[in-house]
Amino acid sequence: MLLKEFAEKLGLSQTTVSRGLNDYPEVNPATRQRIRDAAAELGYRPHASARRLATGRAGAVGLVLDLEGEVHMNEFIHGLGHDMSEHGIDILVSPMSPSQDPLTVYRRLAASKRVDAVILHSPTLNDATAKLLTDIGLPFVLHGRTDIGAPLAWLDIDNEGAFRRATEHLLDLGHKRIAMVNGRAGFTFAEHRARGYREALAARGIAAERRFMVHGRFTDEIGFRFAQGLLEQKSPPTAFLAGSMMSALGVFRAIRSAGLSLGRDVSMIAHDDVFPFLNADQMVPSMSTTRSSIRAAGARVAALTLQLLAGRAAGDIHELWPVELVLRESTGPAPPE
Amino acid sequence: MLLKEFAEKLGLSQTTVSRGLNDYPEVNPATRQRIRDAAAELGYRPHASARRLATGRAGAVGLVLDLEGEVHMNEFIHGLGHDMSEHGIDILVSPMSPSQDPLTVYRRLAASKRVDAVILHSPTLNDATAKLLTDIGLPFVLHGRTDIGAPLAWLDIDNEGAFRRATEHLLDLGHKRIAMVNGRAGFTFAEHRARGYREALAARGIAAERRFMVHGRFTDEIGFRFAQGLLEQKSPPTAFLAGSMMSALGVFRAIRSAGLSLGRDVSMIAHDDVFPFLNADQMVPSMSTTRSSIRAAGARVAALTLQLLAGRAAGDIHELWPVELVLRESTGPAPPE
DNA sequence: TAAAAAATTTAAAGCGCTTTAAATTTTTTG
DNA sequence: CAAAAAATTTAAAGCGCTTTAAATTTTTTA
Repeated sequence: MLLKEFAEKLGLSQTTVSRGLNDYPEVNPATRQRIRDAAAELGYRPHASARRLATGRAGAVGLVLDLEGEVHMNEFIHGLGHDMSEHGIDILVSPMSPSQDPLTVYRRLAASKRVDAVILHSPTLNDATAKLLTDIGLPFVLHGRTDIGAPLAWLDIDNEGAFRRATEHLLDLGHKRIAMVNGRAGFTFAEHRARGYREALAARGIAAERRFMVHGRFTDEIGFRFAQGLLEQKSPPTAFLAGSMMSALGVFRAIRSAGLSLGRDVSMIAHDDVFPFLNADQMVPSMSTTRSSIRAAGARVAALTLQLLAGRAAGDIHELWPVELVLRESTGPAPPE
Repeated sequence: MLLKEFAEKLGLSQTTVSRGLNDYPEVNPATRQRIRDAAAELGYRPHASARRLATGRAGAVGLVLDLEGEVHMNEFIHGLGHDMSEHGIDILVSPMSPSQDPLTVYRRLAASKRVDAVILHSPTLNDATAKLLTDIGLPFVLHGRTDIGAPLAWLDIDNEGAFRRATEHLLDLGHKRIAMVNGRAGFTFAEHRARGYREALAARGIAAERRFMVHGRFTDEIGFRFAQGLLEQKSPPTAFLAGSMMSALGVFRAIRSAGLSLGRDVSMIAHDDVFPFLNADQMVPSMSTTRSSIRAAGARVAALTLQLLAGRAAGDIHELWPVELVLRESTGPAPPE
């Protein structure tokens, strides 16, 4: 049904009906209620494209998925959902193959005015996309952090603090050789995690060995190969930090296949983004984790994006979330040498 | 930049420019090229909402995510991406919490004309959403199958055949007690899998025991608990079918913690949707699987959706994909009683 | 109770495209 | 080379809303 017909049914002008539905103050409360009720009953909803053309707002935010095989995004998107749908904002997802140029995708989104803002994730330390968006003036909220010398809206978790604390805890348990499965090099979160790890070691006078860190995607396989390789060496690590539960599964597998016991011979702390299909608490042995819900982050990013669209200055929007260290059975004292 | 300004720059009317960009035949080829070049150079793209209003097409397809914690969707969405972006069709994702009513979401999408079609996934045997979409005339392509007594477009994998073959193979290896971690009851794929499993057993005169099947989400935890419970019983299963690699990880864990060896004491065949972060081939022992790439399915569903939008009859669109049975180390002869 | 003020409603313009109908230019035909 | 036909371009209408500016109705004031 179109506004014209709907308004005629109500015996009102299109103007009043439109205003009634859009919270204009000059509509008589009784009239507004009548309009609301009728809209609900007849299922009238304004034609989205017409509304968008008239208002000049796209009523949508973009999410460009430029990393393949990213288990995390699913949870993040679910986090975004509630607030966005509540405010009638669509989520436009643009999956990209790694061969495509993300900048082109963003330029198109901006040129055709398909989104009012975008949500950017997994930035690098000096992120080209963030720079582009700033240049072309497309508002965005960053999940993560980057330094491009301009104020921008972001929400991040304290990756550095999390990995510093995790490393410190392992050191406290007497571990001296601690290996780490990190994320892909260059990405801010991975660099921050590396920094936390290195600083914790340095504070105890331990040099970070090159062989003890691997960078890559968070797959079971990379965790397995890295850990397996190290456990075969002369002085193997007695503890592992895993960047995600996926990597942790691989490391765990390598520990077992080396005939070692997790939590006794080798310790591990994994970063847990809280996936519903992989529960650190239910594993055997249960997994010690640095924990931060990526879904909760998504939910908050949605709220911040709405604030940004409502006019809040990007430079005012910063949130750094602390990360919990949850100790379970996978961590124990370092075995005697 | 708007069409008006862009057309003026070219010294052409808005009509000709619009036609030039939209492949109208009456535009002089030389003119068309000039328009194309200028658009690329100046980055002109038509205002999406204006275009949509004028054409009456939304230029978008909807994807309502009504299952939480669905690892599969991520891959599926990446599959959709290529063809959709190639054709300038947006993917509109509506994550839903389980408390919401999916029908309301679909009704709204339809009423506000925000999408030209939707992609439906994980239908039940007699799916209410498919019925609604048929009733309100919103075109859709189903990933999976349902029977609502109306022709509809679908792409599905041969779940029944896959699980029949997997079960038969285990029977051939001498297994008599085969347990199965199935998906949530009521969903077509899970019912089809159960049927394939039961029929294979029945064909050998083996009664399907109730205790040998569990229905639920594909989490590590459910697989673990189910397998652990069974392995403690008097006559435990000697083989498992796992509905996903996630469930398989849980079953695997239970097998190990029972002190058993996968591939020798207990066999397993898992269904592999081909996640990039969990590789059946790289596991130790490597996992025998029924394999079908969910990303490939997504890619094909995108193509079919475009065909549907181009006017192909829904009733003509059916694809049933065979599923590979890939035998690796996790399957072996049944141990002697 | 008439005039002024406030509240409410409406007509019409405009958002930026596409597309119909008309105009113009170019090519072909006799 | 003029007329007819074909090719190409253009002016203007319209897509379904929102919103400005104007009109009408209701309430308040004197």
